Amino acid sequence: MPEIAEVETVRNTLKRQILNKKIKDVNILYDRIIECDLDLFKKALIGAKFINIDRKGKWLILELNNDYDLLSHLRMEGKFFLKSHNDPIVKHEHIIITFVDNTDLRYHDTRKFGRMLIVKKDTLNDAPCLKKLGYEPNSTNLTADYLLNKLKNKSITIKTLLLDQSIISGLGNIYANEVLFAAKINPFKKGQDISKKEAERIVKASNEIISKAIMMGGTTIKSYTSSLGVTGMFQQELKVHKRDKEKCCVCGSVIEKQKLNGRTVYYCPKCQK
DNA sequence: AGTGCGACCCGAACGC
DNA sequence: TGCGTTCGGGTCGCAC
Repeated sequence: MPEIAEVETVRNTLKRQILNKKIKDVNILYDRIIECDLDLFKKALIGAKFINIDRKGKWLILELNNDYDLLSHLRMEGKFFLKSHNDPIVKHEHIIITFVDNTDLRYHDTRKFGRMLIVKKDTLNDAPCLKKLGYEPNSTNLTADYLLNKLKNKSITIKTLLLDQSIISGLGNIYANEVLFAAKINPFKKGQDISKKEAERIVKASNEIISKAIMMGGTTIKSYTSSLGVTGMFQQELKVHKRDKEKCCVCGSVIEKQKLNGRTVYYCPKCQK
């Protein structure tokens, strides 16, 4: 389940593998992944080359050497694999981009939740999916005052607010749980009740946790392996996520698991009062 | 406007 | 064992 750290790992891995190779063909085996016009998708890619890969929040921005960029969101289980065009197509490979050297960039997505679209370079910053993103967890723009301003008058819980990409872009369920544990804040606390001191702790914790997770290549839980065999090592660093019924590493209390707005929240009832 | 929830998917885990 | 059911994950769009 890729979060920002995993997406960053995929970005770095793909940059080493697919830049400056001319695209020969594009095959769309499951078209609901593609959010834009299918003809535009193929037209923009065929004959072009990727010249850089950027990232905003959890979106990958694959820049082409023409007027277009390819945006890709892996959602939970999207992965890219580089294979020979002669390799058999396996289950869950949905988009095949073939280069002139007969290698394929294959998009694999068990859940089919991922999304891709082509946007014009000159309107990239107006793309709705990018425009609404808040600051990133390790951005210096993410300050306690910025956060407090976003949380004021919010009656929903801080846990739910941390998942809102328009406030902080890139935190998913795993890191939201970890950030609140590190900041010693109860996940059920309302946004409007967060103090400046608490906001400072959230900013500090998200910065530290995400920086470390990126350094370690992300978290691997369940089926997720980032592209091309690079496996994240951050999982062992998780203090509360998926650790219900285990003892808190700080105080020894039993970690609890609950449902909150349809999402699973893990927390230490003693450390996070 | 703010909030909550179902829908999108399918494999794994669970219950009987 | 084998079946059916539930769960989880990020985001959007709809309903209130």
